[in-house]
Amino acid sequence: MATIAVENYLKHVLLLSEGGADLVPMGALASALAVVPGTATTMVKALADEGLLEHLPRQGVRLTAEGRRVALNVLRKHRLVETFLVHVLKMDWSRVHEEAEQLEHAISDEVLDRLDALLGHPQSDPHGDPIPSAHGKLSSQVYATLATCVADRPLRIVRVTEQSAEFLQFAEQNGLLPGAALRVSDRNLPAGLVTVRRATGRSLALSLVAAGKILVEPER
Amino acid sequence: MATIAVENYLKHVLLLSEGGADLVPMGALASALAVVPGTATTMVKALADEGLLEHLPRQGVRLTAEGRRVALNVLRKHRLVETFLVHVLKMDWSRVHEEAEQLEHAISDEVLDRLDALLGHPQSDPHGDPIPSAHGKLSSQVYATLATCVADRPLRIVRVTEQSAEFLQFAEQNGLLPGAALRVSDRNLPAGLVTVRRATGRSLALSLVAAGKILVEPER
DNA sequence: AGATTTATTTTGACTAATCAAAATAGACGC
DNA sequence: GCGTCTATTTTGATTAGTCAAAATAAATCT
Ligand SMILES: [Mn+2]
Ligand SMILES: [Mn+2]
Ligand SMILES: [Mn+2]
Ligand SMILES: [Mn+2]
Repeated sequence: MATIAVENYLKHVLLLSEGGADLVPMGALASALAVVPGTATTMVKALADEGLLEHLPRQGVRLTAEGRRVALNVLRKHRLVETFLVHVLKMDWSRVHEEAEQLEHAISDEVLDRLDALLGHPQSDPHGDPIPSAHGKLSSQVYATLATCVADRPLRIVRVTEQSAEFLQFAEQNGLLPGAALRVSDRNLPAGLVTVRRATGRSLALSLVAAGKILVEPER
Repeated sequence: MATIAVENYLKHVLLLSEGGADLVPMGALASALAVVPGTATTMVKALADEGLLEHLPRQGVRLTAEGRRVALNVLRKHRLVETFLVHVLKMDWSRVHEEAEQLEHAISDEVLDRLDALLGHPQSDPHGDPIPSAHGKLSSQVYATLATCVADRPLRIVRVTEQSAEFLQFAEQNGLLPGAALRVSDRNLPAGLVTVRRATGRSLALSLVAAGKILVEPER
């Protein structure tokens, strides 16, 4: 069985290659895992020996088919656990990530399947992150963000790509949840500011960085 | 935070002292944890340095107040998780022990509390094992077993003290579940055999060893 | 091109947990 | 009381994962 550390390395390689990048640089991987670069190098070489990923020295890493399979299983556990914690145990969506970070390594495939059934086979977690299917399919749909979408059109939030409790609490308090309807009423690039108007009529200003974490699709 | 190994050592010291023994011998601890005796000695000395237990060389170990607190918290997680797996996820009672063995180290105190509330603050798990209270109280009620109780009196099963899937499946198939009504119809000590009659009228023979794992109380 | 900066790798050391096998302390038998 | 047996401890190694700091390769700048 893969250890917790191995599962974390593989999951983070998967997450970091989500943006389409073929090779994940060691620096990005090390900082995602909160280890020093040398540690990541050592570990990655061991994982490459195990056939879980490919290591191109000084360039980066890429999952093998087997490594991807393991990573998707862990990610599926993570996101289904988050969904369970929010929908069944009524935990705050800002705190479930930390919890799932541990539980993703502790639940068996059987519990995974039963949670999936209990929750009605959800396709995304409370943050809108897609849940890999039991067969290893992971939606890679690309969405616009509040920083990049066309202005003055009705939108719906589909995903919030940030895990920090602080940001998620802020988002919740301002109704920036998956499913919420809103539009971009103004975008001031020199100032780095995006103003959105919610369906309720309330207006709210966000930095471009914050706006870039809110993924949206055109309403209707 | 206590590591998984530390939590396991403390939990097993607690379980092994359940039978009233003041000192848990190293051999018993080592075999409960499936490690060689030397490993247990090394670990126990480290735990004693941490103030989690007392080690009387060549005699055994005893939990300190702090060690007991940690152990009870882990045991509470274990048994509430088992209850959740059986009552909510409908898993077979013979397989939840293995699962809980991992999950007991992965869930936070907050999830623990929410599970407890969801399940209606149960006092015992699916095997009848008492669940430590949130304040660290653990029922130490002593029960008779099918090997020791008085014969020909109506009884109710309160607990099955065995975790192996094999035994639990056998017990379930023969209706030997907590809550079941039955009586001892015959006990043949020379042969080492106990015969029980269930409320349904069915009779069943058990070895003394097997019968000793079924705890009962007088019916009504 | 040559110098400088930055990312990555290498080296050496450390911690937690474990095992195998040798040493030892007690208990038990007589 | 002395030898034997058994439980426990000690010693020396091993594995997984990590960090600090030095070495190196590659990219970038002048
Ligand atoms: Mn998460
Ligand atoms: Mn999520
Ligand atoms: Mn159990
Ligand atoms: Mn149990």
